[in-house]
Amino acid sequence: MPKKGAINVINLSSIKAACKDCSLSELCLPLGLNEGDISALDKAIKRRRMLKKGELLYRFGDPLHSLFAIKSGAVKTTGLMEDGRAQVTGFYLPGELLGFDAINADEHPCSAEALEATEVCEIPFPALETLAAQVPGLQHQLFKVMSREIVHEEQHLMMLGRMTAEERLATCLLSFSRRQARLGQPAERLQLSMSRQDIGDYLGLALETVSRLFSRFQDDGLIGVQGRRIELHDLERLRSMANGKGQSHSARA
Amino acid sequence: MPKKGAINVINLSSIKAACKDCSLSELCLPLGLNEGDISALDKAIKRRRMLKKGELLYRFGDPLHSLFAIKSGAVKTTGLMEDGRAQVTGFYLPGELLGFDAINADEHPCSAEALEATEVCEIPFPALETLAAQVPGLQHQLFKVMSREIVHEEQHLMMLGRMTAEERLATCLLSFSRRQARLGQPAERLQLSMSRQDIGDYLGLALETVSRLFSRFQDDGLIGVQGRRIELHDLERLRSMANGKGQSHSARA
DNA sequence: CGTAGCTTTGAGTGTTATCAACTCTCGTGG
DNA sequence: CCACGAGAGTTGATAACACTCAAAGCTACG
Repeated sequence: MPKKGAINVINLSSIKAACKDCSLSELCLPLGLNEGDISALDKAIKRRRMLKKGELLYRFGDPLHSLFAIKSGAVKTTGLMEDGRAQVTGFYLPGELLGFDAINADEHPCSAEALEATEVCEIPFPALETLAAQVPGLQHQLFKVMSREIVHEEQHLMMLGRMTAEERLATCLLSFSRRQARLGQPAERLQLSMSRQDIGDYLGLALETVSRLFSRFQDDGLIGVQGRRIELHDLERLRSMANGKGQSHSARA
Repeated sequence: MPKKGAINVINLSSIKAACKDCSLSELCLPLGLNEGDISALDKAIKRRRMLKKGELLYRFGDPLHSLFAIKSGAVKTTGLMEDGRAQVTGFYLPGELLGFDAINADEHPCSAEALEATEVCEIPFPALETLAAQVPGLQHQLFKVMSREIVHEEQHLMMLGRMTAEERLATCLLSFSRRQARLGQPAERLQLSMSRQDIGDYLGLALETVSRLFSRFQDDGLIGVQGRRIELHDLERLRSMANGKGQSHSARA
């Protein structure tokens, strides 16, 4: 429900993104910018792009042209080892930005694939950088978003290095829940767009382990599982499980 | 051996850092800046700070005041779980910067501890940000350093999620070797400043496993181990081991 | 409605953690 | 100068958590 300009109904052909009309602007790059700065940002954003399920946004080794913001849908980023082992480094949901890891060497060190039909905003990096030098609020917001990415990966490191399989899945489900709630959707009802294999590659587990954990959580009454539709029946117990109070792992003072 | 100003011999009391005279400037923040910009950066840098072994640079929850550059010595950053489990998220050597993870929420999400006597340059973040808006080269360099941190953590994720213990330690040793070579020191001779426990907390392994791996690598003639003094006898074989050609792990096409 | 991919479940194995004891190193003080 | 003690490192025995291999069931799409 846009406040103004609601008259332009059939405007689907407008390929230009318009941050100021976007419901995600409070989560995305424009956060903290004033109206003038946002319209400057709008000019820098190249266009929207639609991805079909399975389509790649970029692949390992591609030169850096743009960063991307998810408008709808979901994307995973995957790093690959020579022998085929895969590590999913992140899942990206609406309002989230990806591609920052490419700035270092001017090329993407991982591949990004749409997990479902996905709409992204493409943000050419050179233009963004130029604009950031002129708009202090934008520079700050960029530092902040990159910092958040670092924090997020540090939490991921803690999961992979020090948590049990059970704790990892509980943490992962809670992360999806929280991010979905932030988008205004119910926190207890998840419609996953990724496979068990993807979740395993994210959590550093075999897909069979992920599947077994879903079954066990369901048997314990913690969640309901129907394929990729997950209901979280007891967020509080999930939280304590994510913090290592699952029962095992003798907690030391 | 500085080119100019070698006359000022007894100048140890000069508490101001001087990037332009620092041998690390080619690895550190000044990289890519011209002389004038570097002296502007010098003015922003608050002071040098000496840390004794075991001393904390900052602790979990501290408000963000500054970022830090390592001038000499070594620092580890550690994230902690409620029950005491620790994940070392990074080791920082001379020329490397830390603290970026604090920008997101204006407080440090982990603690940083000196592993030996360490000298750091303190860079107040608000001043740095202001300067970055005026000096495009500095802004770019900051984006780049933060991006490198993200890439580094993604490689760490791959280690923790998908590598065997053997591959993790080989990768870790090679990382130290490369970074030490970059500092102009021999690539085959490491003097570790961290304990087996620290390495285990970095690699997501028990300290006993790390110790056993050192012994096994030594028995295989790969390395020489005398406590924390490690000699790398066969970098090539270490590299192939780090890439999963250790012998196990049936490599699929 | 058939097929391919995804998911579940089972059985057995193995890598790594845990618990425990012993050794080594090094700094300190008697 | 040497003995002592504390922390760090090594090594061994055992166990557990998660992986691998395998097969069957399910879903969804063409």
